Amino acid sequence: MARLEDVAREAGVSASTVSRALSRPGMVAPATLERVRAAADGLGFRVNPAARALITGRTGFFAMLVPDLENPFYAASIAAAQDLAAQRERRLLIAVTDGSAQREQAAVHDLEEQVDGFILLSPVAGTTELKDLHRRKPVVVINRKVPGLTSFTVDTPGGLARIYDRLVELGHTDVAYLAGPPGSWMDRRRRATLAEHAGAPGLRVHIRGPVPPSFTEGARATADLLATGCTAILAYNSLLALGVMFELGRCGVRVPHDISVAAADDMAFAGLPGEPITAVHAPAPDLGRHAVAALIEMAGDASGRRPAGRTLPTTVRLTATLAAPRSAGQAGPVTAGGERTGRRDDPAGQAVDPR
Amino acid sequence: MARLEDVAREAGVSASTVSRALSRPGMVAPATLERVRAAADGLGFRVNPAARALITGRTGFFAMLVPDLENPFYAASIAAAQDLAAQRERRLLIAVTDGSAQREQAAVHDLEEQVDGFILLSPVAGTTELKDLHRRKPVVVINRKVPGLTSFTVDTPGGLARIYDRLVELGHTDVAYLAGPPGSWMDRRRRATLAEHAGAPGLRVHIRGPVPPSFTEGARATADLLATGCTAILAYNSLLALGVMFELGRCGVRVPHDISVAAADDMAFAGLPGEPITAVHAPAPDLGRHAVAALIEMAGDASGRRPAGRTLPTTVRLTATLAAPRSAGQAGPVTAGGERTGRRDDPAGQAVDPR
DNA sequence: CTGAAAGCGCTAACAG
DNA sequence: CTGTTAGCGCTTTCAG
Repeated sequence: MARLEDVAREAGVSASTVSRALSRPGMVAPATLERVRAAADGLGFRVNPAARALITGRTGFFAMLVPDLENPFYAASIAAAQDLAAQRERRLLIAVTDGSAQREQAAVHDLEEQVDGFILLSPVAGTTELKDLHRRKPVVVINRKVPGLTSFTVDTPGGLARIYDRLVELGHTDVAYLAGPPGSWMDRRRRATLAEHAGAPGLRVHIRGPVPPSFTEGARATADLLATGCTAILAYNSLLALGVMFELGRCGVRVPHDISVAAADDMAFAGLPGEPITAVHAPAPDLGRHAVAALIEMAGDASGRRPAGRTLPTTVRLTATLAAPRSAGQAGPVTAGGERTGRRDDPAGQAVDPR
Repeated sequence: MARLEDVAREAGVSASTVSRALSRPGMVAPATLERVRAAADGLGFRVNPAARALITGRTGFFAMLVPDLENPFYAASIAAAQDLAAQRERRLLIAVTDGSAQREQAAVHDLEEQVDGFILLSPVAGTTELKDLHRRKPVVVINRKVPGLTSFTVDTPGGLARIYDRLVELGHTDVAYLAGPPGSWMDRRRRATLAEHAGAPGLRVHIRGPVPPSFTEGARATADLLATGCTAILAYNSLLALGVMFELGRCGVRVPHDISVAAADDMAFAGLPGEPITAVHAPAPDLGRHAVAALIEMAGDASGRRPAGRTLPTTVRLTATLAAPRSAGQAGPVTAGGERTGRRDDPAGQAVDPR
């Protein structure tokens, strides 16, 4: 393996010049730069990351902790994050936590020495632990707001409210909500949104779950949801909704004729045949990219300045998978609505309070 | 951050002794060992991985390249691999390739300096490139046999053959196969298995696809599959099969009354309500563990000896999602069968020819 | 069994 | 703009 000094000899300069040419091209004369580059290419030189890390104290790795790889929302965030990281010459270390506080903590502990920062997706650790970690390494949080940390979230509650309003408008009186991951910050927010609306006249909200947000659990919970006597089902996320719809199909219950279905993010719905499913669209790839960009900024800036987080706007697609309940006498699907932006009374994409 | 020397001072020994105590406890007197450990714990000492890597040339990282995170087969392999790696004090660097040769190559190139070896899941690179890579770093392949490399595969073709036989037995004459990832070694093997059976009297096999093995693609391909006039559908994997069943349910086609469905691995089926789905069960977590174990063995052994690969046996569960075709006059589901082991004429778990 | 000494390959002052 | 110098924190001979 060629070393810096080999390149230096080949290019007729010193090792420091090669180092500078390769990592800070602006600090070197253009002619020298070219000679160094030619020599490096010729020898197939690649820096030894360990040697660099030893002296700089930075490894070029970020740890990204996710509850679950199969969840398309997370998978999309990861993929986008990894792309941006690769562009900026950083690498992402993915660790799966299964949504368990213990595994999350273990992963943080294991990785702490090896990374320049953490991206935490839907972390379950306490606020105190998270802030504590941030004192040691830069931390960015996705899908949860943690005061004092840079957080990127999506305005799903705003979108959910839109769907909820639509259901009321259509005449539904019994809506079931299938709750997501136990202990999840996002699920609490979604439930809170529903609770706010439960005051509407003659409206009942039946909460079932919580369950891990997977296709299988959606299918398994379906019988329970139907047993509530509801005419519409809202699911914590699209994976659960898909599982519900799968089971409904298997049991011969038709959507939307017999029941309306909607979900809080549409990651699993893209490209499905038939009528598009009513859902709140969340820009998962953007979350991943924002997090990486913020982490790079923090890790580069020794001053401890912390970039502001954001709540990204969601988009609601109201479609014919929502219809009036059969009992309301308005048979047949409703005409598909257009796209609308998330929460109405709250400017989308507003910055998180950077306390 | 405490350094080796701090621990040494605290324990009243030299830095070399601390180093030995921590990485080769057998080389140190028990009393010393204990004192060193106490001191290290007390100071919260953690080795600097960069410094260690600089001198040993080993980073403790393995790269694991996967086509897709959402695929439950891969997700299960990854999770199990990561668990074993963590136990053995190794870390796994997951990189997503999307099944693209270009991204795969880029990932290998990017990671080569940073890892002690590669685990390649369903790689698409040519045999020559793979062997070439193996000359530089230890390589273990999952889900594809590459002559000259340690490969771990599952005997899915054997299981598929069982399902196929069963379909013939039930009187099916038109079977559709939904092919998996374009260019995939596994898909070629599965098709070959079907081709061998297509000779059966009066039997037609309709191949559709290839498509990326996702739920969505399964749903989208369903109309095409039905258009073949088949009475049974086999899918490359369970994600596709699930998508097919979803769409069948949506369109009011009943399984198995109207059509039989089976898949080549059952990762996505576990725990689903209703009749268990006929599928070939593949031990995905074992693949991940085997790969990590083999890689650790290779990376530790400088002699260049290469552990043997294996083909893990599959299990077929024949259930009532397979029934006689309606045209055969045998209405109603068939009694569920028991579990049977994969390929019959081939001892399961046989070693790969270690050429 | 333990200590002293010599770097691993690179970057970051510091002069020039 | 470039070369010289001095390590980063650890492991590993080599003696004792």
